[in-house]
Amino acid sequence: MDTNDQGSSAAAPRPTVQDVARALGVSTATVSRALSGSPNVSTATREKVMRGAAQLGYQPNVLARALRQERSSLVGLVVPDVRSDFFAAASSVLQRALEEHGFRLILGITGDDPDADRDYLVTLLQHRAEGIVHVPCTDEGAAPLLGGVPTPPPVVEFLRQSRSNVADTVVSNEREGARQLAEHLIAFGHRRLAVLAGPDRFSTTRDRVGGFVDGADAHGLEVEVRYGLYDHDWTHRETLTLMAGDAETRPTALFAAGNRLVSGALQALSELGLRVPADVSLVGADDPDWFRGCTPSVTTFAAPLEQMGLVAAQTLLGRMRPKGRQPRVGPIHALLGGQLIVRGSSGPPAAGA
Amino acid sequence: MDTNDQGSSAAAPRPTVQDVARALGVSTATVSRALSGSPNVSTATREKVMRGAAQLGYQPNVLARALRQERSSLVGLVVPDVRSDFFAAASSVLQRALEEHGFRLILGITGDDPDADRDYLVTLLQHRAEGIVHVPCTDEGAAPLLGGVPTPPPVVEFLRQSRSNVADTVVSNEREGARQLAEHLIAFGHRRLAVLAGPDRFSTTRDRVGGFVDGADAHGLEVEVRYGLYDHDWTHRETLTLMAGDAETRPTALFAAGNRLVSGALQALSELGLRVPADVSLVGADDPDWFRGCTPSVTTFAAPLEQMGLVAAQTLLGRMRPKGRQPRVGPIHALLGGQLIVRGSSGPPAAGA
DNA sequence: CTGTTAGCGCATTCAA
DNA sequence: TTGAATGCGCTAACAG
Repeated sequence: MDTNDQGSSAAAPRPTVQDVARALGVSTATVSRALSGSPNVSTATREKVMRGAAQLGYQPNVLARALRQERSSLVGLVVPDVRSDFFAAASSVLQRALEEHGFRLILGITGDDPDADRDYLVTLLQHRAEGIVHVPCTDEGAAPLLGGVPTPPPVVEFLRQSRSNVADTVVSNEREGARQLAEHLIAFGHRRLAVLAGPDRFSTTRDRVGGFVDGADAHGLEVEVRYGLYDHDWTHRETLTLMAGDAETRPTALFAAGNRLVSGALQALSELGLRVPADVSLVGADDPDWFRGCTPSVTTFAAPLEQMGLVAAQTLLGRMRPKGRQPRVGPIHALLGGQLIVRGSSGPPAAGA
Repeated sequence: MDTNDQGSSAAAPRPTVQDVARALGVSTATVSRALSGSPNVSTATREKVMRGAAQLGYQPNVLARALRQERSSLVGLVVPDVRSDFFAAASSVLQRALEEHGFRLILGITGDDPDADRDYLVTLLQHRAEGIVHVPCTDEGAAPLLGGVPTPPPVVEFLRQSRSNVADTVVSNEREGARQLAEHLIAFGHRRLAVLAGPDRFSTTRDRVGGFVDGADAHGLEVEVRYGLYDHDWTHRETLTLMAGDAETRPTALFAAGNRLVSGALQALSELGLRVPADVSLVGADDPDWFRGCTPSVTTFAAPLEQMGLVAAQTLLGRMRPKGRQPRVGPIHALLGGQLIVRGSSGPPAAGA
């Protein structure tokens, strides 16, 4: 039917500025100028070059350009996992914002593995990325690695923050959000509270748990906390054991501190025959669409992800393209407030409890 | 507290092979050889170079290397939207597979906008990407663009396929899956079926709708089809109108042909006071974790995303690194079967209907 | 307005 | 085993 010229064909080399120049009888400099929109070219020449380039299927080699200009126009994005709405939403906003300024994103997915994290940061250095958006998965963050390199690119820590106070950070106020969730539950009359959370090596985990415990503490209440993974199956199993007790002693309200945890908890509660919120209230974190589709819909605390993506982009752009003579300002820490969204999954405890 | 040296500092240049060479009193060639693990270097020299490089915080400039070697080690991934589990799951598998072979991913999110799609493909050409994984959002795919360029990189169409038969494709058998869903519902006794689907310019949409209609057709049944968007809110609204009729005429079973559609439909059904599956059965597509957490859990047809990612990676690798003298084989079309997963959201229709 | 030249950082000939 | 020299494709000086 048709020829598939992919792969191992005769390898006709891609045309270069030289080819274009030769074909049109002009110099490479003229071609370069015409293509990059320099004002120092006559309109006639410019059009001729444009046409000639298109004719030959010329595409500038941005590697060569970057090498010459010492600007790669690449921004690195290092995240644990694009499968989570929490990260996915933010990365798409980030991408849009940075592309408007001519940067391309190069993606690294670490799976929260510190080694992978390190590898990606190294790769980004090697690609001469001009900036890095980093969701750290250790308390050190990128600092130890970047410390040894002259003129490292600016880093914005996003969503989570490391403990090394060198990078700019853009995070949401998860602590306050979790406190509000606790208040919300306690106002309904709940007294036996529990939290299911991810690994406590992440700042978000610590903030969520800490805020929730604070909120309970203000009312003299204890909270049962279980750390584990940001994973549906882990939460599923953990909820089964947590709620196995009888109605007089088991928690009457549950905080699943992440959206993957919510789905796991919901599955377990359903299997245990416990009704939400009649038998147990459930509150979550983040706000994927399906929180509204669930029966009951899920009460949660939502960070302003879009806005955070924008702020992160702005912060990074400010470092990458300093306008005027900026007096080299210290780390910027943006803490954005989120929103408590009350839905059907939270309510008063059963009378018997 | 600490100095933030990010951004506009004195701009100490990053060390190059020359710097390393000079510092150690050897030639650049030796440094290059030592760092790239050439066998033609004495062990002593190699170690000396390694240490010296580390000392200076040297990181190879992969742009220069790529320029010289004419191998960028970049693979482009062009997807509509990383927020969907459908795409996110696949991209993380893809990434793992390609990285094992030394490729890095450069990401483009198109939002299903044909212009953005084109822009990314151009960018990838300019970055001399060695291969492209493309989720096309038009029937033409990448063919018209790549046609004008000498030695274009190999392209694998992923998840969806365009109508131009030049690229390799890796897709799941959505048509068969949808047919099975129809059979499943009809076996329960449903006779009034409806489909909510995304835009019909995507092959997946057409396959899902087509397969479902085929399945119904085999039993002499009509299906009400509504095309729209892969979007929670659209489905929410559409379901409200679709199910507004009385119990004798409205559909008794609904196929929401995408996971974002399922959450919208669930929300609407809940608001209408319709119980699933007692009043209406709902089946979906894809299989995000939360399908198991919902009450009721969602019956669906799931594509083997992980496997598809692997196959796509293999296919692309075969084109990028042809082993031996491969006789330039024509387009490969991989069609992978998925799995019908029966859960709680489907059941027999109410007696009255 | 256009052409000539040089060099970004690296890997690779070819000689020694 | 090592060094000197060349060029990947491009843009930025500097001339004309």
